[in-house]
Amino acid sequence: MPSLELSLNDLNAPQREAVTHSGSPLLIIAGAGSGKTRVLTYRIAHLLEQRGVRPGEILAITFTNKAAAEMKQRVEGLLSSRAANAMWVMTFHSACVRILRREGGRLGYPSSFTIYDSADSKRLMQLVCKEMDLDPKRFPPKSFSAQVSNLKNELVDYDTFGENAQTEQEKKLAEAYTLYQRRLHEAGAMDFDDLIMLTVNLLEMFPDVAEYYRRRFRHVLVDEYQDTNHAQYRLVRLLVGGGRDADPDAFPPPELCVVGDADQSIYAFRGATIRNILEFEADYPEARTILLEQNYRSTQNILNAANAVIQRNPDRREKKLWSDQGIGPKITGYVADNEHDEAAFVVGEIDKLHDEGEFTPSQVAVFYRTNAQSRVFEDVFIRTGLPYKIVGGVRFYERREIRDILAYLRVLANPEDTVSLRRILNVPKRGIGDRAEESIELFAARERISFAQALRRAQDAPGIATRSLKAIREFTALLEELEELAPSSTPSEVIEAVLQRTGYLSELANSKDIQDESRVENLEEFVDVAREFENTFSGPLYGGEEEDGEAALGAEPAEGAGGTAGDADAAAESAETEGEAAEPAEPTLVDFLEQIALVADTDQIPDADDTGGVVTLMTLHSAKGLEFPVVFLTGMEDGVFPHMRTLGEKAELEEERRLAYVGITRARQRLYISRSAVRSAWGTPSYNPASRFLDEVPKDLVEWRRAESAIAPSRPKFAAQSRKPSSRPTREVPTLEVGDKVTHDSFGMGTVQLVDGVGDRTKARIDFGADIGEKDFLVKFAPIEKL
DNA sequence: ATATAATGCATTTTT
DNA sequence: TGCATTATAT
Repeated sequence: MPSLELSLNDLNAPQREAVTHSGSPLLIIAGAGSGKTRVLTYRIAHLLEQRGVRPGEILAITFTNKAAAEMKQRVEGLLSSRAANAMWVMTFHSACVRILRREGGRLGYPSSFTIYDSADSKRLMQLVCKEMDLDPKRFPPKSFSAQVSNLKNELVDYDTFGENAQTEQEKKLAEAYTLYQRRLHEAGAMDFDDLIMLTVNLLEMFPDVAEYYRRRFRHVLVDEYQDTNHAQYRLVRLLVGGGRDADPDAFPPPELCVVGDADQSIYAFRGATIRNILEFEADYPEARTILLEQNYRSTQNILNAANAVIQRNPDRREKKLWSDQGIGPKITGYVADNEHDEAAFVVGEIDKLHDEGEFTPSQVAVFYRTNAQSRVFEDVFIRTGLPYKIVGGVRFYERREIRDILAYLRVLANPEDTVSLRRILNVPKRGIGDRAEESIELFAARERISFAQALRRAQDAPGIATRSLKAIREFTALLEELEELAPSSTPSEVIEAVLQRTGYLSELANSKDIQDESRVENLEEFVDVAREFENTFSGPLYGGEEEDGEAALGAEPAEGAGGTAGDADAAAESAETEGEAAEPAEPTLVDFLEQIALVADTDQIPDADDTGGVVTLMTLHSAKGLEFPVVFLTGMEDGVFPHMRTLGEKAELEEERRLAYVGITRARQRLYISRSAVRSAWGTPSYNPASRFLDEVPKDLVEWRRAESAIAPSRPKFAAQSRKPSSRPTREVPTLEVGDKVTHDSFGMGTVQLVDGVGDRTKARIDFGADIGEKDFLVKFAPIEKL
């Protein structure tokens, strides 16, 4: 019998403290590889076994499904009884969906609301902008969509934003936001950001709902707290009864425990606010903070490099990772002439490591800053026959054929889902063109009815062609036919019916485009995914209503009738749920769609050993949370990493540095860092200087296998000369920084205001004083000299 | 209504 | 440079 007391011994002192701390909010600052998941899972196990907490009283929030699954599994492994089912261990979004399915009616949403992913919401925004007759040049729908997303993350509703709108841009955006939100609501749909924002709204508008969840979840744990955005921050506050507005007479507040590492915050561009973790102690004055600095992953050399780099970021809580894994070998550096050469070096090293029996390819990962960089590696890997797997890129559920079928399923589950309905209107081709679609849209607007309703009354639409009308009739008949069979079928049966009866499959089968062959295969896989879902389905994600009914509200939960015996704790969850767990619940289309919307590609990121001798390639962002015995950090060039677009902004450059920190700390034993002197970007070659992050790694930690390129030895102008000899006067290209004084041949003396771009494309803005003003130059060509 | 040419655009992306 | 989306001719 696994005793937790005993297992507390495999924790170090601060870890143990983090596990056993009680009575006030807790912030665990967990450096990379410091056993964060271990601490979280032990803490949960400790709550259950030592502090008498019932599983149903625990809410553990993660950002990814993978993290949630892992946590759940590891908690179960620690427990003597299998009691984890009643816990909510899930992502922010899943938890919100569960709440909203239950309570969304109060906001006017059906409990079977559709979840729009970012592609759907972009599409809807496009429709909205078209409806508003906006010039897509001046008001790009894509940008509007992104801005609305940001506003929602900041919990700014359209009214508030509209009131404060000043510029024309803002006013149009406010209008689009309003209309977009109305369209979503009419379609019974929520986008990803709504899931959080609307849950916050719900808890704020209905104190009884908030209190219900506060009574129910006595323990709230949040993983990766540095990645929370404002909305998620507010959500957590509401769940634990946000400090100041808390009612002092009320029941004691739930206990909050958050885990994170500000140095690993790499998602600010998506709204994550580092301030949430930095200000935790201010937000929760009673809070206790525990620092985990012992790293169980990497050698000391690797950690020293990581520490040195991250130390360059200002205003950081000092934290020094250390390891007892030994110093380890030095980091290997390599400067390639071009990106092919760089890839060849990587392949050569992997082969060598393999031949020497040190590491297998599956223990190796290659990281890069942008997806586009994967191409060269792919080329070279294929040519050399080294098996690889790319993580990321076009995902399964983003493929056109999958999205098409998905749209059918969504319309069947929610006929008012306009975006999906319009997607499939003419897919496969059935002669309903833009003209027909527009006249239906117009008709719907005039009659103030939904698109779906207008479609069914197409004969009343003014100016519609008879030919189109006939096609629409057939289409609605087809939908009705499918609607009829859907409720009594499993998701996989519905998919097959859609594939057959719409003629989608036969269209692909008759096509001679080779791409369509793989489309058919993908659809077959999709059916398999659905079958798999049906077989592993263990009850509705959101509960067949009231898994947590009054039991959690009332004093004592009724003992679960026939539920999980020997586990009274689970009763809170299982008591009222009809036929869950014991009798397998029938998975509905809504369940299936939710799974797909929320649980993207589960097989995206490979587990440590299931890659079967395959090298893993991915962006640095995807690498977060993973570890590999051997890591190649490639493209270490200013302009690539740090990315060009970040060079001007201090905050963004700091985020790039954190990304470098994340990359370095993924490596267990061997770390390679490489750069290329020349890299072709969009056809034209560019000469990039070494990444500043390379300079930030102490010299003695790196052994350079090749320290300089034969092509562009530190001064790009040689390379430029050889290509266009006449265009370059014999003048040094100055290295400029903001504040430098320079002279220009015709404008005279000036001060550098801004430096942007990299290598040959470095631009500088120089202020020559009141008479001349500011001018922009391409440093490479401008006749300027540094003083 | 659809196949083709032309244009424009190009970090990162847990959900 | 290559892709994805839009304008154009049939």
